[in-house]
Amino acid sequence: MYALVDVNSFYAACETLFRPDLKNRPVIVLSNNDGCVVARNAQAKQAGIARGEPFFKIRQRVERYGVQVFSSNYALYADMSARVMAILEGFAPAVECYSIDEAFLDLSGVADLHALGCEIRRCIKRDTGLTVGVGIAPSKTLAKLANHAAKRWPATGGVVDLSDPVRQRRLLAIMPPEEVWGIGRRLGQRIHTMGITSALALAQSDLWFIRKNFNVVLERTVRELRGESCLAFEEFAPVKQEIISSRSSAERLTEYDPVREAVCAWAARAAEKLRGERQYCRYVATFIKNSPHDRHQAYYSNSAGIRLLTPTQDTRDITAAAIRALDAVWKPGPRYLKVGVMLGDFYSRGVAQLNLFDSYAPRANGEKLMQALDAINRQGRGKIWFAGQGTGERWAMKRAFLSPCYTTRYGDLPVAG
DNA sequence: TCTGGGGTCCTAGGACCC
DNA sequence: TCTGGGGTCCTAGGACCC
Repeated sequence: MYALVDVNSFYAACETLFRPDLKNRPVIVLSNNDGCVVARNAQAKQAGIARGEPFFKIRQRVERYGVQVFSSNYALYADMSARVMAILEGFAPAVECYSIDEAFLDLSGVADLHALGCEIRRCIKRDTGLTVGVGIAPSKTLAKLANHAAKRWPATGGVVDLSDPVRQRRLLAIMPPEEVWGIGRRLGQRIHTMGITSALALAQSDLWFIRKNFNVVLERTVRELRGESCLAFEEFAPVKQEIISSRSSAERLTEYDPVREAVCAWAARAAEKLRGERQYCRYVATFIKNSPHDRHQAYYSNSAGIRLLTPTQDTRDITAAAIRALDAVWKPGPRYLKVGVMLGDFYSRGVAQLNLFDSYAPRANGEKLMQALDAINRQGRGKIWFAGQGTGERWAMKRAFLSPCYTTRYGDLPVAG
């Protein structure tokens, strides 16, 4: 039996935690570069603001309804997430942190599932101020659906236990297929055109038919809806297969130098993440693009990859390769908006034997240097950086509505009284 | 003027091999 | 009129998730 616990309007809720003056006011949180809406509280949803809407399109509504706007404050959300996860660890022998605001709990052997769900809710509210929904079911997909129901119908008290097959069927019957986890817009449309209009109808579809007309992924979803657990519980995060660091910039970049600075910055960040995973990579790619929405310019998006002969985790090797890749795709003209670096082809260790033809030979004391660098930057990101990154002024992202880091920076501690 | 970032998995198709 | 069959590896693209 699984529980899915997830925080209601997580980013928006974090922002209001330390702002009691915002009680009952609409609040939204924007994506990086203040691009579009990624989170809304209940009042903002009532004001008709949709998730994913570009900010510039809703400016009028924001003013009319007095919506409080925030830029993404990832330091705050990550810290609040860690607090929620720590509480959940106390409730189950195994917890899978599925995303920043949700986790699956293994509830095997628990007698009173509904009571446990209520207790989880109560404790998280008491210790963090955040409200969670709890969905309980014999498969992850059903637990997701139960969680969805817990949020949608307040009468449930925020906890829905679907261990009873009769209740499963009752909920499935009133849910459209596109509300099911793993079914997005495209699949939802195709499923509807086949005359399947409820999650229950989908669950009762012939498996062979689904596999033939769709794929094995949807077949698994159908099995999960029937209560057959097909998705593994992953207490320990599997090893990453790729790492991407990229960002849009507030200013459009038309010169080579600032683009190169951004490439250096994202290469360094990606290398830092790679070392955090204790991995070495053999593939480094750089991509650059202008805005696909620019009406005065053709869309230009290009990437190039470099394959190294020796796996590395040294920022200097990765930066050098990323710049070589940049030079393969750089052309003057486009007003560049987004620059990024991707790492792939991971190994759990570097190759001890030096390849005769490799220009990226391991450097003397490189590991120790990187360790020192990471140790310094763990005390606060950006304390030490490579000169190639520049100061960041030219490629920084827009964050006009950033809140204080209430819980992670002494200078930003909220004042009481 | 202004539209996010970071991932995963699956499939189709081409290159190549015997 | 009339294509061999079976396999692997790689990449691009599509779909999904939060």
